[in-house]
Amino acid sequence: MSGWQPVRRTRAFEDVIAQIERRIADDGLTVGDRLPGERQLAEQLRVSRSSVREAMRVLETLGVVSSQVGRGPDAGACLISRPADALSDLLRLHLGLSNLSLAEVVDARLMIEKWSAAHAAAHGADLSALTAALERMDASTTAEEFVEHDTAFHVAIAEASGNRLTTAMMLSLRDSLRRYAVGAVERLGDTAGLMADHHRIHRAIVAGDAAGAAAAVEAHLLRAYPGISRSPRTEEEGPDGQHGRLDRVG
Amino acid sequence: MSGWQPVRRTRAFEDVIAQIERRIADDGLTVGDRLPGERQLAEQLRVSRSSVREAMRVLETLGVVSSQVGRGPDAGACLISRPADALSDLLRLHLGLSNLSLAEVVDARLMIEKWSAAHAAAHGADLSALTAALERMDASTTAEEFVEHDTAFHVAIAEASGNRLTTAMMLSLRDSLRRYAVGAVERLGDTAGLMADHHRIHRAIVAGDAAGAAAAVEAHLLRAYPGISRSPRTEEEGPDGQHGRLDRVG
DNA sequence: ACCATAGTATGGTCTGACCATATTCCCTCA
DNA sequence: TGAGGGAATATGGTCAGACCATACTATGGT
Repeated sequence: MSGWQPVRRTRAFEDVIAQIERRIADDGLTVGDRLPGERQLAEQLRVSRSSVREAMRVLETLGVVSSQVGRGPDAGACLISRPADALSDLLRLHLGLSNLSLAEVVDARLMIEKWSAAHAAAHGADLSALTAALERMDASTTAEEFVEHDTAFHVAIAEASGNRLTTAMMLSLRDSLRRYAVGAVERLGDTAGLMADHHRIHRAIVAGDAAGAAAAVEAHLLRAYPGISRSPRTEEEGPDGQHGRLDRVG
Repeated sequence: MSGWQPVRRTRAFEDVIAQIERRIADDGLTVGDRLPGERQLAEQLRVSRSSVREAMRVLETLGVVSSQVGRGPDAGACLISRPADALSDLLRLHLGLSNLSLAEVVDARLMIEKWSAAHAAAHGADLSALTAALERMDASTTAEEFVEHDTAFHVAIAEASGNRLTTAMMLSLRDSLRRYAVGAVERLGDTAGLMADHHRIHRAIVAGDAAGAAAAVEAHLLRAYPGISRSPRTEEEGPDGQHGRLDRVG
């Protein structure tokens, strides 16, 4: 009797997760729908409430359920979809374990923001949020205000790309680097250069200039994180790197 | 007495996670180090074992700890770093909730694989794994064998980019699309076209041709997922799209 | 030296209880 | 009749204690 696979019995909470996933698929549950209470779920699935709770912790960590205490229509577990929160936790912990370097995170963010800007320019949908954030940034006086609208600006770019997955990735990457972003702003002293970058990005996107938007984003992020990225110039953009001329577009 | 913030008392398991994170940061814990047992941890942090277990489930979900039962040096909780597993769960659940579309996942994968290939070409490190996978793919006879080495090929590209974060993202995206990849191979009937794509990608990377590698990857994925992506041609690559000529490079 | 067995520490699971919170119900009182 | 205020109740959050399955470790007999 040899040749046994390491059986790895599935744990009770894993079974609970699988059952909930099955219900989502079969019953067509979606965001906003509610799950049975922990006690009821435990009884239905023939497991203890502890196991149900461990499953809920997992689903909550992955950003698909949210629990409210109390009583009434808003109490209990509710299906949500917040992948960005889960990604933020993921990055924070793996950065803390020193199994991801800052350079890797910066490079990934560079990739995503360039892609988002290019796509926003290529098939840009609603750009009003982008313009509004830019105007508010212009009008801001304090550093806190600036950072707030700066975030709104970059989020607007990501959302204009029309991809919720890359948007979530961008949000979490930005979240992980927030502490360094604050330091970068203070280091630069003033925000004139950053503002010029933003206007350059905005002009390229509204002009539908995908390559120019990507290049402007790259220049912007390299200014914000000097010396961290390992990729000052890699793919796209021909051997000349004269993206400055794109400023006049739009 | 007004103006109270909704206090949102931190839950016990959240406190446990925070304490473990603090230990990781302060004591410099890293991958391979072990955590105290659940009972010991509960006693130290003055919480119940249930709360410790819920915290462990969260950390396990995020891919930073792994638990083994039994006794001995290998038993107990051990720090790991497997972000790709966590990302796979994340994608699977959010796809199931219909809050992410297949097109978004395919587009994200296209972004990452193009980026990885371009970076592998630009500062390519060790490309032996890439070449080996390609040769094994050539020699494979069954579809299963082909898919296996196809995966190894794409993983080698991601790893050659030198970024563990984007590699993890690529792995999880690929994992989410695996079922569709199998169908695509069957739909195409033979693998000649895919093999030609692979050789094209390989040649561009070893030649250091970043733009060519990115273009070859794009063509390859568009062949594998026809009609799914929303971005058949966006940024980079000039108005001509004649990447076929790059075949002769290398 | 070897092997079988008891001991023990680990995570996995269950039970049942209690708490804090928030809604719902209903009774009292104006 | 209306409004106010408690009681009932359902929810998640927490805890204590028990038992199981597993896998290493020590012990003792051969």
